[in-house]
Amino acid sequence: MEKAYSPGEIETRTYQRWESSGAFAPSGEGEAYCIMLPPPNVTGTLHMGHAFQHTLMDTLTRWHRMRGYSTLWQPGTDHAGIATQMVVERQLGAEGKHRLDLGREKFLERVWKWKAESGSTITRQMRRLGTSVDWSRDKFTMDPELSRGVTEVFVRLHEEGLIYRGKRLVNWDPVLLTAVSDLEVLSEEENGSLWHIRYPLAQGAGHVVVATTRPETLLGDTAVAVNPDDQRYQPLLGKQLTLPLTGRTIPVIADGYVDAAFGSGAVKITPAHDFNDYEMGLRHNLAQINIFTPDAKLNENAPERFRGLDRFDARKQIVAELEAAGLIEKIEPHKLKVPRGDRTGAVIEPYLTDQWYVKIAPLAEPALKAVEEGRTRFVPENWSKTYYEWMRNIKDWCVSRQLWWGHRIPAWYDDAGSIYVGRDEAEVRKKHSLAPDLRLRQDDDVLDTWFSSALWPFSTLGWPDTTAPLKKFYPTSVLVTGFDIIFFWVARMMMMGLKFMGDVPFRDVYITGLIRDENGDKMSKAKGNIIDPLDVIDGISLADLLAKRTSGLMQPHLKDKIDKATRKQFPDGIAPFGTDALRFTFASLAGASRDINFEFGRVGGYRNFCNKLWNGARFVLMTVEGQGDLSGAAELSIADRWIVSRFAATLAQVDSSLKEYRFDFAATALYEFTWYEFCDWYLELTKPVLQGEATTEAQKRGTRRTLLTVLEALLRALHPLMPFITEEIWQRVIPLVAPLAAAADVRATTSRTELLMQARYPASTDYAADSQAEAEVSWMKQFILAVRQIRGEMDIAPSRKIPLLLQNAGERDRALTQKHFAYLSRLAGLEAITPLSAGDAAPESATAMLGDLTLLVPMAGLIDPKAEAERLTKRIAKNESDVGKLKGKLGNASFVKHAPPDVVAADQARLAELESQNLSLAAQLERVRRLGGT
RNA sequence: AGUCGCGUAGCUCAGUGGUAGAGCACCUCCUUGACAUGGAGGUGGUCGGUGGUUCGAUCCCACUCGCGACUACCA
Repeated sequence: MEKAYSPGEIETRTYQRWESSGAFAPSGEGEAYCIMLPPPNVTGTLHMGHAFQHTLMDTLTRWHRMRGYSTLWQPGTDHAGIATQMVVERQLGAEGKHRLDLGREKFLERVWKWKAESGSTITRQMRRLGTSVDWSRDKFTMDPELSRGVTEVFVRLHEEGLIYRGKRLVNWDPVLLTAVSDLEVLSEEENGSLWHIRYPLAQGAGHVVVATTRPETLLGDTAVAVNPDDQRYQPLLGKQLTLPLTGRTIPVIADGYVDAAFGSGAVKITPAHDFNDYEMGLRHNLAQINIFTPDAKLNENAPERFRGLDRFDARKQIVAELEAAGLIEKIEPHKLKVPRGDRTGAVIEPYLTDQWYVKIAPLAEPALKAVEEGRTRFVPENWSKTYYEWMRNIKDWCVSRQLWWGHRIPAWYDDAGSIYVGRDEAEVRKKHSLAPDLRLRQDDDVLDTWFSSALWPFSTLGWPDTTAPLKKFYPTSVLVTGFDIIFFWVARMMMMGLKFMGDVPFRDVYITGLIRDENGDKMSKAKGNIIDPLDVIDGISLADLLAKRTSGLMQPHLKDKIDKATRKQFPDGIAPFGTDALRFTFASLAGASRDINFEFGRVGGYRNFCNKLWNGARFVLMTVEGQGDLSGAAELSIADRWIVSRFAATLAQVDSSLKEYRFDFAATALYEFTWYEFCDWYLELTKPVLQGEATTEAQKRGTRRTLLTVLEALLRALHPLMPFITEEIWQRVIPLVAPLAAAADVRATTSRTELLMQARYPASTDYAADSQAEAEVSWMKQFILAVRQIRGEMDIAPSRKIPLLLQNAGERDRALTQKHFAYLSRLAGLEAITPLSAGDAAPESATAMLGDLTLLVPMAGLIDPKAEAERLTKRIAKNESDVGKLKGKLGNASFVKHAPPDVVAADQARLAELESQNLSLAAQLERVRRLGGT
């Protein structure tokens, strides 16, 4: 093995081997375990959020697969209607063409062509992460069989009256020229104005002042509303006003919605261009005057001189004319929330159109109940509140989009305007007994992308057919996703799953946090702080990173700032850390689903961890290889028994952690076992056995076997988190383990498999807990640490072997010292350990205390008395402080009376020990001081 | 306005009703035969503030300050 672990080449080679083996597909007769990959957009590239979530899903998948579950991780991509159409339209734009020039059919051909060529970037990138999805089942939301499911759902919902077509106000994107759902509108606070406009009374003198943020919609006003209790306006109720610039007259009406305290207390009502006004218009039978064209220019309902003006230009002109007419009372600066399309950023216009809607209440109710009853569980639990909140206030879902790329709505119109819904035209004709020569035209619109996403948990498994995978894997086990799509996706899958499968789509929903940069800022192109997970894996030069971050900026003026910040943070670019280090970082930060600030120091730490594991394995292989048959009689040392016992505890911890989705606990348990117990202590403890002249062949064999089998099982235990390095090492280790499989005391329960991912996950119960070994090794560790502390603080060279004297050694201390002399002397760098008898005179020494036992390191030639005096003073001060606290506690009668007896007893024992230690330490300090002449 | 969350070492984060933890950074010593991506030792925190419950609060409760996210509304 090479001296250092280098991930690059190993990772690609290993992944190819995995994928071609077919081992990602479900196998075995075990219980089903299934995760649906949230299908990334075909237009997408892998970002940190994906990498994070995919790591967790892969960990769960590999863990269950190794535990014998029949495991499916279902991959696929989403056609991403708007996003994809925009990509291709932009391409066309660059060629000076528009989709309308091509026509629907040619345009769609173009999109499919694009998809075939560039649509799989993200799935290629996923492979670098080691994702063990079943690629043979890869799906796309517009695959024919999935599209069939979409049509089926639409038709069935329509038959039940749960899908209807209606003319009402929708969120209209005037750039995309399509309706969008409430969720696709993002409202941000922006600076605007509040215009106070005088509407003159139609008869007599006087006027009413209305306050508005959108003066241009004045042209569509059909009333002015005031609060019915507003005394100021009582006399005006029912009176007519002259609507400026139009000459129309409109009534003053009363409605409880109006807040008398806001603005002037009078509101202009534009039913065709505001959601609240629309509702009020319905209540009062007001006319709806649409004043905009689909691209938000004024239409024929506006006075001639305004027609064709863009809404923002119209605003200027209208305000100017009002001002000229003396109708503007004042203009105040005003902050308001401006609704913008999440794709285009265009200001969304409430717009009257015919659209298809899903009647949501009957679907939401069972979905709400399923979570309330615990049939689907949110992890962490508090996200269920967010879910409830939304589900209880949910409104009908506008599912039609005026786009070309997507699932075309299965509805047909005849020339008379009648609507027929069916699976296809033939079915429609048959169902409605339409004359063969009746002309039918299919609806031009497509469905919201999320409509098909909502079916993902069963459409990918073959629905509407009752397939074997559908029966086996639905409901799926867990959905791993971000809180940002609880509404978009999770809730809708719940509704559709319950409706069409009669059961929830997943048992658990694990909600992850967001990956942010190291300052806690959201990663974005404009901030120039995006980190590409592949750059963390493979590394990237500063020049390439700069190019990546500063090219194609929407706001080019940010370039210098980004350039500077990037140079500062990555003066040498990004070093390659490897996939396993990145994955382990994600896992170790995936706790209670809070946002994660991505820190490179952490990745570096786990890169080092990979190297540690690599070198630990190197040691084991060097120790075991070429040592002949290991299956003969073997005797286990205390260290062998100890490491096995610790491994059992670690596995138990990993098991309970992963069951609760506490990836951080699992990662920490394995990290600590691997580094602190296996490498730091166990490997060192094997050296006296393996290199000692007094040890027997059986003892050496016992240790070699333990080294090998624990390492092999440790690789299995780590594999779900760091699949590449473990596979690489395991392939070298397993040939040595295989011959031992028959030996009774061998704990490797691996069946012979080609790949580590097919091996069995080690179970805690396979390994013997050994309290005696734990107690003795724990004593040894304290002993050794105490000596090392003296050595460290006194700067005694590691190569220097020193003598050690024991004072006040009890039976057990003497016995253990003798029994484990080989370990103690090696790990603490001792040449001899000599217990003193009660009367023996001790030389001047540095001291450490281990309970009642005192360790003495003779100072002669080694230790400066002054330094030792300082060290002792520090220890005593620390002890004194603890003694003070304990005395205070135990002196409190209430504490002694009320606290549990074992807590009181423990404190009393601790106090006694500290006081006795301090007595010895104080005496020692006196002697050292005299020696130092101070 | 409503809902949820966060405030613990210089930084990023775990954690617990009974002696405060990790990684990174920092200081000292060490190239010893797995590993300098390393080893040994060490420095560093009145756990945001105030009050309450309790024998005991960093943890539970109330209030408060600061930060964040989401939902709704804002004419």
